[in-house]
Amino acid sequence: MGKQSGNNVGVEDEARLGSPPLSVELNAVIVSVDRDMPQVLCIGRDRGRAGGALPSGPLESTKERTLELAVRSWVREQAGLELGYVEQLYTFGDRYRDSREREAGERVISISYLALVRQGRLSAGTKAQWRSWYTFFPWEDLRRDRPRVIDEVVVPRLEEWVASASTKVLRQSRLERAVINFGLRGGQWDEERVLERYELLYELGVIAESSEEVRGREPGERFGEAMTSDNRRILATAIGRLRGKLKYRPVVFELLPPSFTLTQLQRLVEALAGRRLHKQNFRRLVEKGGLVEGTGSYDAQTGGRPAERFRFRQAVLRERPAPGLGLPGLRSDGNVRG
Amino acid sequence: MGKQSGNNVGVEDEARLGSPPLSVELNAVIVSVDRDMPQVLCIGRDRGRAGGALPSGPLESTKERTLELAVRSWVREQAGLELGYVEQLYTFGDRYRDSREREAGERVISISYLALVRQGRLSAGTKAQWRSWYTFFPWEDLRRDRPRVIDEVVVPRLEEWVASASTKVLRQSRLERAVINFGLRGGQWDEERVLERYELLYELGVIAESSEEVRGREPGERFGEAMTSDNRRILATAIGRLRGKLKYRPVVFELLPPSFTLTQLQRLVEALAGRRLHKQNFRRLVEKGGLVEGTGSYDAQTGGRPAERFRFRQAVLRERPAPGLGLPGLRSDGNVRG
DNA sequence: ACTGATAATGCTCACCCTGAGCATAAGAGA
DNA sequence: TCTCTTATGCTCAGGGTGAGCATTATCAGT
Repeated sequence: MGKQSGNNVGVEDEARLGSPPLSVELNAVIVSVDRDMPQVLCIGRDRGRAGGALPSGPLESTKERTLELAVRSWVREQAGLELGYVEQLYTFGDRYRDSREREAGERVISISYLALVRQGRLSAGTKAQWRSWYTFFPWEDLRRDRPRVIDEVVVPRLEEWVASASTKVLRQSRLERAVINFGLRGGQWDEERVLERYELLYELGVIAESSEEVRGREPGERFGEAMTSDNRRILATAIGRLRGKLKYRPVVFELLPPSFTLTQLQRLVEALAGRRLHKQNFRRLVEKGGLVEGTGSYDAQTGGRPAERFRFRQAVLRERPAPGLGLPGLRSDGNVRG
Repeated sequence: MGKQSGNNVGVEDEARLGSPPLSVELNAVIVSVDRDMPQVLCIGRDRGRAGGALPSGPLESTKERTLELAVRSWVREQAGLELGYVEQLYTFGDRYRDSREREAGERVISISYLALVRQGRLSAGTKAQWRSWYTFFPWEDLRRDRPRVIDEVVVPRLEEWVASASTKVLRQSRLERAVINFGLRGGQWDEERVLERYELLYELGVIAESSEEVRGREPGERFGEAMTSDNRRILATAIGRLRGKLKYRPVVFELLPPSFTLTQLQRLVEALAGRRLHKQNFRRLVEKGGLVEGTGSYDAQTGGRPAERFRFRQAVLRERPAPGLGLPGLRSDGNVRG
């Protein structure tokens, strides 16, 4: 883990060949949950203060047949983790996204993956460690109180930013972004808009793009820790994607043991979504939705009435088109003549 | 359009350098709709019988700042098209997905984009042409009658495949796939599962992976036309993605003129989704959903009562988290104490 | 054993959305 | 005017959702 070179040709060679140096790497946002906190596997490149980096590996074209297998393979080898759910997240290829481009003129393309793992045991000797994703995005955790930074810093700054627009049209569009992303003026908070919020905060100038850039600037605990190059952006993308996915695919179960109580399930979903849910309705949703079935055994360690243990109901995949946590949609109609 | 070389170093050079030859290209599924048919921009590499190929271009690391801008740029230059909506689709990088790997040992990674364009005029001199996407996926168009090939060929083959499973477990899992993807045994037809259906048909041996592979084999009109390398798979991915997106983002409007009748809108959605919708309910959905607003002008060319022209209502973006065509979801609750 | 505290689980109710279909309106053409 | 065709209006039943009250089952003390 932490190996940074992809399949690249040296700068000198490229210069001679005439085509610009290009390097392709794979990286992964590996998510787990521990004690109600969503954890992301990070490698502390500089073990000191400097924030985290996502694990990344070269694209070994000589080995695995598919990119996903390649990801599974190097994560297994380097961290001793057997990934559960894996999906391709996005391919990042903006110019200068990686400091190596400025330094060595080498453009780096990263094909990023999102992966879920149940257990968090890392093989000994790895420099990798689990970190709560809210370390990097404190404003995304609305489970307890609404994080102070939102109302104390972000909202005032947003208002200021909106008001300072030079034209009416610009002001309107800024207001729109503020409303959509941070729920200003009674707007909804859409927990999926992690990346958009991150980008807006960056535009506001309250956070830095990368930890390389932080040097000396006020990073401020309130705005969370920075990450290497554009890794924080990648993480934001992953969080948003996962939060969205929860709603239409039963991916949460990849993070739970085979049997669990409904409260455990709920706490997990809440941890990922960053907000609380109505308990009785959540129960109804997953039970009536056919997502889980009782096992008949009970967990007495609840502090109250014992809770039944449930298991994921595989059969749901065969019954509903998009099982996750409810959704109507574009329904068909048999009425061919309109 | 049709340029196939990405940023690669020659085979000889690579061999010397020791790292395997790798080429990165961008390609795009460019969608438009014409006379109730979703159209995809194709380039007929061999202008003869051999099926289509998606437009692709090299990743010019020297030019545009982002990958998306690069896509817009080469499409503009080479086909004279100004893309509207553009999103990254997926990065395809399986080994041997491209014939160039077998031939020249050069692994090709394709970063694919999905793009929508309103008008279909191509600049003169392009070898590109618009082709209905149902040319390649005839079984995906359920708007009129259910395509015969499904009940006459696919379903029997599926039944056979399920029955011929060697173990009970295998049979069960095959049945599950058949039910989920092709609606066997009264299962639902989920229009988003385009890729899964394509892959299942491939496993059944009724379609070939690429047009290179077709040579001599029975291609069969019923199973549609093949495409170059894995381009048909890329197209399948795009169709599925777009069909899904319709439901939660107002992307359809990218394909319509500024004002349109509700019937035009509905025909368009039906064309993309591959199935018919209930007219009155569709109207209710888009009107009550705040997606459109009347303009007060009317279109008398309907063959019946004139239809009011509507326009897309931008403001909806600010009101609903995921405007598209309806969707509840994971709702919050204020009740912090559960 | 009784008491509170703490959770889990059960159940109700109003409201909205959705699927389906009947009914009416407004043009075109015979 | 009659008929055909498409647009638009409206109703109704059923299910899903948001909210909250009520009951049950354990535990820690007394």
